[in-house]
Amino acid sequence: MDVDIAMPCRKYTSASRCKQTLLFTTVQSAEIPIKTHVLPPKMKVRVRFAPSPTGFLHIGGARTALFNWLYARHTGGTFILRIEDTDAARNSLEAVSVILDGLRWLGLDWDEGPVTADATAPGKGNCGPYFQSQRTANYQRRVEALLSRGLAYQHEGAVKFKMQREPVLIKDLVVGDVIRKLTDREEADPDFVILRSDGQPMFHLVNVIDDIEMDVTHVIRGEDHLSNTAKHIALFNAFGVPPPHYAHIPLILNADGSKMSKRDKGASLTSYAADGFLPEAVVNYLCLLGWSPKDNREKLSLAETIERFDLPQILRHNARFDYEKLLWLQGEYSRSLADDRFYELAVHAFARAGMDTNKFPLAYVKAALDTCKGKFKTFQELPSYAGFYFKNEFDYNSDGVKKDFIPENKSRLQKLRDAFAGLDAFTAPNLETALKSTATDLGVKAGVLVHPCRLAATGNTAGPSLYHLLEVLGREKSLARMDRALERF
RNA sequence: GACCCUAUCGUCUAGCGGUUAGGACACUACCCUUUCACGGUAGCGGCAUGGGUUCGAUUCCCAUUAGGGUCGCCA
Repeated sequence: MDVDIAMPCRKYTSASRCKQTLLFTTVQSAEIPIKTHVLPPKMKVRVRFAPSPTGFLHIGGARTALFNWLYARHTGGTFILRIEDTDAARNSLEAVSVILDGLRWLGLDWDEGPVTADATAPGKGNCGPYFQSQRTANYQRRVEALLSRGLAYQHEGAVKFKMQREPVLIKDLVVGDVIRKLTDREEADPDFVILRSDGQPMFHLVNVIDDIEMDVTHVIRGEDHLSNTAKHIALFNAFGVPPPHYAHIPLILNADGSKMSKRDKGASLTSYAADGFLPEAVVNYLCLLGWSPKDNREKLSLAETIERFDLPQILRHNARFDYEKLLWLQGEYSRSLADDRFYELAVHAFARAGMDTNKFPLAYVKAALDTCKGKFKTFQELPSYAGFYFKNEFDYNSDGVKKDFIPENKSRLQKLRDAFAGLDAFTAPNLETALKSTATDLGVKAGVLVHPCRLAATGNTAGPSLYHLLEVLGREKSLARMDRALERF
């Protein structure tokens, strides 16, 4: 790509699906902003998610990716993934994999970008490479052009960009018009480093150059970049390229309103997969943070969200992460899971907890899992909820022991055991009938027998339907467990 | 310190000058029920504060306060 610095390689298509108004430039006067309106050419939407491989995908970053993806899908545009690995010291294959795996888990497929975590491997798309570490020649050439035009200068071995001192007008699709003045520190020295003394280009520079060369039309990113946008616009001006449209989305905060940093629980996207959340629940929840379909609907399919999603509906204020509401959505999606996927995720959850369900007949595993479906939220809960199906030795819930394994219940449980033992078929309806008639004979309510029996069979005070779980366990195991429990009285 | 953004129930939000301020999560009752969960019914609970503008402000403007962001040879 041998492109003159003042001639960006934008390839506008006539098929535009975005209805943008006006582009903008900088404020020329410190007192009165002068907008220079430039009608943008019709263009197909091109957005990008440009994470830095830190070994961590922040939940906020995941939402930024999601909003970019949704906008691309809504407009029929292109979603680009670009890895901003200019900080060589922190790069690693693993760190890039965390990003790729995270996006794949969420289902956010990219139209252009890396195929693997290897920076030197070919990617897909016509604007590659999509790793900044592989694009250094471009940056070098652009810096030299700035240097030769007097828009940048050498300083202590580094190269600094001559930043304008006048306020910059940022027209933001979410926030509105923002006039960014210099801070007092910037007043003292408004210029900023674009090339380090070791020759490595810096974020502001590479971010802008790649957005130019990848024909990015809309920059949708976290509000933490809003103040930086003045620098980016100045850089676009220096390169003679109209800046893209900007949409700065609000940040995600902790439940207490504090900033969510890497150390905070739930800050890493990876943790949600590890905690047994469904990606569709996480995606749905993330959509609801800072965006609203405005019709009181909460649970939305991805297709519906794509259709309704647009930039103007994005809220301007930060949102706190509400774990409980995520859990609720998780429950909603868990309950409507297709059987095959449910089994697969459940077996995986048991495996993670060190329980090998493959040692049991498939029909038994499925029958066991069927009694659990819709009764728990995250798959991480499953091993403790239903582990009794796959192990014979377990402790009894101590509160349950105090409440149910009491002397007067011993003979009752014994009687129930005998009634169960006399059943022709060990089925849920028969078990229920036997339990209820035993209760009637003893002159007690069904619950008096249910609770000790459940504790005996599962070790827990709550769980799947008692009659159904006994049927799944079968006569032999069920009676053995009741016998074992009778020893505890 | 400077600059920028923001402000409706505890939380996520609807609202875009006149509403009994709506919904969801959470919470509290009650119903359903073998436990739990689900489902159903009801309830609790909000426009940060002070000035304007207006016949009338949750809504528009300003200030205050509070929260967040930025001002790196990090991204």
